[in-house]
Amino acid sequence: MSQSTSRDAGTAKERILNAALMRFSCQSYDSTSLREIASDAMVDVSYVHRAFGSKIRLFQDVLHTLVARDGPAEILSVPRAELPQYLARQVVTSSSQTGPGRMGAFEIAMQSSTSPEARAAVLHFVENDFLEHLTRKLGHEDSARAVLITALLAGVDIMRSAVGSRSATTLDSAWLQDSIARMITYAAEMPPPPPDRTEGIDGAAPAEVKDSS
Amino acid sequence: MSQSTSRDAGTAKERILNAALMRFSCQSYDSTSLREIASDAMVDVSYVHRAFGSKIRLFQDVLHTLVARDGPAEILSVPRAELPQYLARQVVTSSSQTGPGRMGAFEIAMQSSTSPEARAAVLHFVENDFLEHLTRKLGHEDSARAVLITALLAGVDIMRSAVGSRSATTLDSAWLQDSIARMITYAAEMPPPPPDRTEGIDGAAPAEVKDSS
DNA sequence: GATGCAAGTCAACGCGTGTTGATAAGCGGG
DNA sequence: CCCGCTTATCAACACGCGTTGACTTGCATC
Repeated sequence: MSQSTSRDAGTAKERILNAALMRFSCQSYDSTSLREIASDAMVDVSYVHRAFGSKIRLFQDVLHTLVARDGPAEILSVPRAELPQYLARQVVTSSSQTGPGRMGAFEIAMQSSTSPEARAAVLHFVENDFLEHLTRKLGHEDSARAVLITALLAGVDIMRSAVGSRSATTLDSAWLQDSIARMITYAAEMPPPPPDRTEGIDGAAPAEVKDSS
Repeated sequence: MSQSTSRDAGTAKERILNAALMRFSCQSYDSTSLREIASDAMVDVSYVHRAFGSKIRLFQDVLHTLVARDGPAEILSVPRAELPQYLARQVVTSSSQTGPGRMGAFEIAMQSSTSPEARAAVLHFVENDFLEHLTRKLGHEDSARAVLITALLAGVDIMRSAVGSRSATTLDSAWLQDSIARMITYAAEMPPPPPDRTEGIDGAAPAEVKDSS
């Protein structure tokens, strides 16, 4: 006999990486301790640190491992017409089961989206590993509508997984998936934004905002 | 004269509450320390704890203060037809300025959505103080489409405020606001979900959410 | 003036965290 | 036999956290 329940399967580094993947996919970076991960992988705390350099580097490794495994390949291989249904199915099914489904990296990024130390890694993933591929897949010049879609996916994931809202988790899965797919389609067909104007949210107020109320 | 720059304005408890409001609206519960808040309010760490009982109770007080101030009143007073534009404007402008705009409580809840200690409070707010009012305002029997809208708002907030994605923050504000409003309208007009056998059809809300302690 | 009570501060405790130095076990090659 | 390497463990450090007890200040009341 060689492998059982993935607790004592493979080498220690693999077990650690797997345990970290599990933890980070349902807890935030902040609230996940190396001792938790070490306990899951049945190794000492110091080794999980020694083997990966630091906690943040372990987090980055997990993220980057998942991206390399099923990241751009899958999202690029699905036909454009089926993309909304595909994305909707991923986000609905992933946040409904214990282990990380597909969308694993996306879930992990969302769980740790408010953890300051993990912010850089999360930001890099969202920008370079998700938004960019999604924008390309949509065939758009700009990432504006990909942002809308990503925001919707992020919100659904947060609502169901992090907040754990009963109203969100007890929804009929098929209806939810279909509704999200429709919204994605609707967002993808949204008229494009005005081309130029680097407009941001930094300190300087634009001072030109419609305020009617 | 009594108030200057809000650092030393009002009584100590007010300053603490205000400082906590600022911090919690742009940081997570976990990564916000009482010492930070105390420093902002220019009081000792022990007093911010003494004056509010505990950290989580301070968080709850902040949330509940914001709800009482501009919570259901505003979302209920806006005409139903203008609701999409209203919500879109709130979430776009709120995450675009330093201090908490309107939607303050919503932002705070999202920032701490993945903090385990604040989970109960966040869940309570989302379910009982946001989803319920939104569902009523939409005139729906079920909260399904309100969940979709809330997820979209949550995702936009997370993307811009927590993740800080450049692609999201540099979008044209007017276009973003209009696009979100359209998606909200689209979600609100979505066909309703199939009636769930585990859910009461009567107007009575579930209203059963575990509270802290 | 003495008393009581709220407002506020100081130092410190206990705890959990990520991290590190010293050290031992397994093992392949000179 | 001994060396050198990776793998892994133990104990402990330094730090920041929420929290608490003892204490001081201010102010009103008797």
